[in-house]
Amino acid sequence: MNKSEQKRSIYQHFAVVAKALGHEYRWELLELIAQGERSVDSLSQFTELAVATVSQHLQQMRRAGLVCSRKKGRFVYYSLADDRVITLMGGLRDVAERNIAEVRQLVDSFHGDSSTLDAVDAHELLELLSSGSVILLDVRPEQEYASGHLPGALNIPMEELQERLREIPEGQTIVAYCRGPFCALSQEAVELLREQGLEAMRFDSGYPEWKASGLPVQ
Amino acid sequence: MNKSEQKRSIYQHFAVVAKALGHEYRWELLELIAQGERSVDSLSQFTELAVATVSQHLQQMRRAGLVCSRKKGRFVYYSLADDRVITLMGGLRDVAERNIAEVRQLVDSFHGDSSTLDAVDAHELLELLSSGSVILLDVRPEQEYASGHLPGALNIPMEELQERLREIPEGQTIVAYCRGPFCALSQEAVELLREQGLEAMRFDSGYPEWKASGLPVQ
DNA sequence: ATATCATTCAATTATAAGATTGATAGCTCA
DNA sequence: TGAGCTATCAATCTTATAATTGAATGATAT
Repeated sequence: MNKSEQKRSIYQHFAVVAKALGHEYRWELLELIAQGERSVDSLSQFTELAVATVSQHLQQMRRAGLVCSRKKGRFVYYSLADDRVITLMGGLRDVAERNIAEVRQLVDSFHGDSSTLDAVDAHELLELLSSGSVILLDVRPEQEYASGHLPGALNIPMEELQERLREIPEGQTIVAYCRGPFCALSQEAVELLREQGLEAMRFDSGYPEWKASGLPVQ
Repeated sequence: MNKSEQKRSIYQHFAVVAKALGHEYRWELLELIAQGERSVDSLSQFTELAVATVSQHLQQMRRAGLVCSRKKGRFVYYSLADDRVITLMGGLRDVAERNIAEVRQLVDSFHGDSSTLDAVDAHELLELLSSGSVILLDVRPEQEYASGHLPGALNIPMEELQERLREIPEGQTIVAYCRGPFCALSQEAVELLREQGLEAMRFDSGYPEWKASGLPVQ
């Protein structure tokens, strides 16, 4: 095999990785897997896709080095191969948002007019936390919180937030976070909290991005 | 459109960007475009692909926000939309190399046993340059050098290197660079220079990566 | 104006990827 | 051991993407 063929073969393999990110369902699956390892069945339920379909998508991502799997009892648990995958997804998102006007609009309208302004990035959140002036609220399901969360975060799943409002210490601004930039949970939380007259804003990404950027987790 | 549909639509668009990186030909085209803007015709000649094929691939990449085009006379010149695209490609390469054993092997055998050891990264190169102890050699075609190169680099295209050896100042180690990590030129150059008894090594990436990481160019 | 040339478009055929279904493998627990 | 379950495989149909060809566009130069 000469240099030119070798190069083509290498690029072919890179293309395999890119193709693995070339389907919307796989982005949704990755968003969930990034919270912690999950079984095929659980992913199938969450995404409302057929088990066989999910299994095939997962295998394609495994071949591409995006996820890895581990068998435990009757279940196969998939997890991210590497935190670099989160970084890669972020890079892709960045290119899409910056270079395609349509995507910018979609993302803007997803985040809504008001809450975009009040989203804090990791740097700002770190400052707020060190000043001790905010409550950090994790609104993901309990299981996802359990498999890893931001240090000092209080967990109240979005579904239970309405009933458990009194568990939140009063008098401090609340910063809510969830699975990532396109998970609607933290946004819903902010809306609910504001309706209650509380001061609230959302973290502009989520647990996976926090972890991938090397910040400490619990 | 509700949140869930919006999210799916956003992920769909991200998938479009990923798909655009999901073909080996497009990686080859990007490697060339990353050196500076190029016409469809010139890209077609270099890659030995039909003009219409190249045109279609380019359009797909334009839709994905990877490249942009500009008409000048009878020619359409394509260039990178953004240096972030280089970063993105690097991230993809990283995931592929780290998580797929087969790719690691391919990349290793591409770079050859000996020259891998003597490849320097951007950081090392910067140190070498500031110590003034090395000659920096750009072995890309003249036109690519002209549209941008590392500061202080001497340009001798690989094709002419054999005949123009005497233009290289003697007594110093030579660091050769080219289009990027999978361009064979700098490696060929190192082999040729070593056969001549000169001390030579290669830069482990290329001009586009240097530029994308924010380092100065001429 | 018209000939020329680079590029794109449009239509066709070939190839590859996705979804669905039913069957199979492998693990648990009775 | 065998019923019951999870996940994967295999086969099929459907859909999407690629390459090729020839025609069309649009700018340039005579």
